[in-house]
Amino acid sequence: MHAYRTHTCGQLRKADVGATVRLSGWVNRRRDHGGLIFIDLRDHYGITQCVIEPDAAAFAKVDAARSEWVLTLTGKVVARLEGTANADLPTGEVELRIEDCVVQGQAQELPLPVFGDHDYPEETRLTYRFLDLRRERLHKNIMLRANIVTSLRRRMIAQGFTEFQTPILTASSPEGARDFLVPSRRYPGQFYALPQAPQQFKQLIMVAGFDRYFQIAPCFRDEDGRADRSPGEFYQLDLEMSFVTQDDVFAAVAPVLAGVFEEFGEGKKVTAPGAFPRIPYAEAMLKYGSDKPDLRNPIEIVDVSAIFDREDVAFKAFKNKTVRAIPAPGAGPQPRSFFDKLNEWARGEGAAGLGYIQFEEESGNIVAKGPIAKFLSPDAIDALTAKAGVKAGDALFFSADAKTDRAAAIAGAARTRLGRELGLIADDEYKFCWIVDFPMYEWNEDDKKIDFSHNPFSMPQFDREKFLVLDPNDNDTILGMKAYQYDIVCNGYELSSGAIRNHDPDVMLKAFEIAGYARAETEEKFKGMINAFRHGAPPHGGTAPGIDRIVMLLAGEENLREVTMFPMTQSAQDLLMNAPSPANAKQLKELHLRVVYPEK
RNA sequence: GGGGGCGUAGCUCAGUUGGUUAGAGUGUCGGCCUGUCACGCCGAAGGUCGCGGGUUCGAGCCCCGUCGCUCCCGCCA
Repeated sequence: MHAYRTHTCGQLRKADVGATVRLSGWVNRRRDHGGLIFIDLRDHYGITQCVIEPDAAAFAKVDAARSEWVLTLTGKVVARLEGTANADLPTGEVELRIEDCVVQGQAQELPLPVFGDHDYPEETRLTYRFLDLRRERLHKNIMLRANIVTSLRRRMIAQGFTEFQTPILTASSPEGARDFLVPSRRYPGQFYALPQAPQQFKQLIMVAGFDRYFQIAPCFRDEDGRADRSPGEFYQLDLEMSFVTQDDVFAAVAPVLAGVFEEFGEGKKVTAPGAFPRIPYAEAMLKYGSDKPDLRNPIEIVDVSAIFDREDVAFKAFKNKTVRAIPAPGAGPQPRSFFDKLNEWARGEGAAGLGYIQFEEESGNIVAKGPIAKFLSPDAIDALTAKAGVKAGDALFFSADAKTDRAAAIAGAARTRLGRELGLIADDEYKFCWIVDFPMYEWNEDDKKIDFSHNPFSMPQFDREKFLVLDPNDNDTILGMKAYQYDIVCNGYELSSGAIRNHDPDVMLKAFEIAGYARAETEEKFKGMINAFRHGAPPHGGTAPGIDRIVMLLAGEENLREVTMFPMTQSAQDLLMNAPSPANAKQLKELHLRVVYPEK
């Protein structure tokens, strides 16, 4: 007989009755009836009830066992007595009558009980991650993650993609997030950087002629965490293709994502791969106040600036501003406190407030109520209801700001909040869309200069010859320029970002020049890639869906830690492994480093 | 870097207007119990109220500072 087990804890059935078997696992639960002890033995596969009576030889050993001890139990499989079967367990019709017990590992009193589905503080969960991972929720999520990754690989390979590895120790690159640096022992004062993404490598792979690349790629960015953004590191399904247009990339990626959501979505409705709506960035910012709209939310924002600028509208606070109206279907009869609460929330978000009008029906006519209704003529009210598509019983909220992007952002946040509070968001659906036509550049107000708005390697949507002779001070043209840059968004989460790349070294140098990088500087920083582009570069493009967020959505979780095996805290510490931690003097000396602590 | 929430027994939590010896459930330990599957019954142990300072006759509670976890803003090509 095997030293540890002949079966798993999820395996035994009625057909096994009479067999002598051996199981190994953890004590999930122990029930002591004095003369009779039940042990629920748990492993990766399931739970089997084991039982022993006082006259058995192994009784003393089993009697000593406590929760989460690791035991190897040997004995005969017996059918449970009439009326004592457990329908909740797949193994519930049988039990193991213990004849021998070997204690493989004892457990101290638990700082985090494995049994039960209580919530525990994050600090405890992270410090004792190995215990938390034994629990059903995390165990299930991590297995889901593994299965999703396997499915993604299978789907990519089936589409003719090949998986390649790229370096982890590489060079720092300008723009983008803060890098993690790794000091070089052999080159004093010089540093490797961990890749923020294998961006340049995958483009080089295209130049090298491999055509369709993918990788489950670790990415490192030294940025602060959020619920949907792990601090430090995350994984992408990184992919790149040669000789493709934007449409070709969409046609390759949408079926992979829609497919994996169909496969693991437990019957939830998924947008068909060919039917992802394509929403231009500008339209998304107007209608949803966000470049990652949750399309399950039916609310659509409209611009009503012109209405508030009319002469028959006397509301001074909204004059000469961008005013966005957020319809709140059914919110008309809400109590005053509902509107006050939202107003207070908006002020907390940095808005001046959140004006509103309630619409009621009085003898067949729509009547506007609320603090600012009286400033609008009946004709202006009609214009508002027509534009926003509101009816009696609805409310309309207003976000106004001299800065259009501020007004849009507050409106977007209000849209999300109203959608939730009014229960308008269907939770049985995965709604995908493409956000396309991102601006190539944006104005950096702090530094009073033009920056790349997203990926500096994207191809501008602009005539090549005209681009090369663009006046770097022609801000109107430059800031109005779009790029072949696109995101995939699902249920309000940015799942993927990609682009058709700029493979033309002249256009690339010019693109960086517009963003304020001297030609020599760009040549130096991207020596490898520009050099490659001068030796025959194919047109290429790709994207990189975030694995962690995909798993989070499919697991129905709202935090990445729930789908990450060994996550860090929000403040980027690993409480289990105790990282980061100080380097010793020898290590520092070898690396030619000295630590200068910040002054307190 | 900034703002909000939380921090009381191993764990989950309660704790009134600042007032006697800080409680409950669960776990742990001991006793009883032969059919439970959140087993049941009896008993016991278990507290730096995150930490430091202050106000007060008196602080878990009020004030200041600080640390940790978390959510958000900044940041995230």
